[in-house]
Amino acid sequence: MVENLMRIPVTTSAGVFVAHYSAHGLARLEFPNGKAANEPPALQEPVPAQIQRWHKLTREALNVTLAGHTARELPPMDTSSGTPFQQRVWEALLEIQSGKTRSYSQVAAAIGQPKAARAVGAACGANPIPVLIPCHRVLAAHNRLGGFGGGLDWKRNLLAREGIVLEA
DNA sequence: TAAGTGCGTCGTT
DNA sequence: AACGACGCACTTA
Repeated sequence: MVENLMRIPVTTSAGVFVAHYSAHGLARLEFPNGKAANEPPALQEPVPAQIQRWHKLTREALNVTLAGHTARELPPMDTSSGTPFQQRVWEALLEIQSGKTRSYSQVAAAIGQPKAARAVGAACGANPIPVLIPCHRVLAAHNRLGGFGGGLDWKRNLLAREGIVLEA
């Protein structure tokens, strides 16, 4: 299913993300590169109308989420890169509302495998569409931060934007 | 509180 | 067989 991915920048209040689209939808979202400017997506190529529509949804959903609110509509997401288990986890993550959190073990229980907390953590780490698939809302037990592929600073930042404060 | 050890558990490589 | 964005039960400062 790995088709040509089209890369398009998304300007947000948190920097410029880069969205990757496959023929089935948003397939990947990269955090702002930090590196000086932004990635140089080939804007020369004409962007198919369908992808333009998806991208508009991505941009809006991303900005709304980053503002600490729940997006009304998400772009279609192509999660075919994941294993069946990972896809089940990502699906469960979509049910965590903005401003709420769950522990890795709670997510594990939610997919019917209460002992798979650690595997859930690995699946979160493999999440190709952070922010929109809110892996940042998954914490370790006792409201501890846990890990984050994009760096813990991002996790703290995203949680703060949703008004979530972690007790020391 | 904080930090460290050990072990059970489970999906992925 | 080895390795983790885990969790729990411990010790030890």
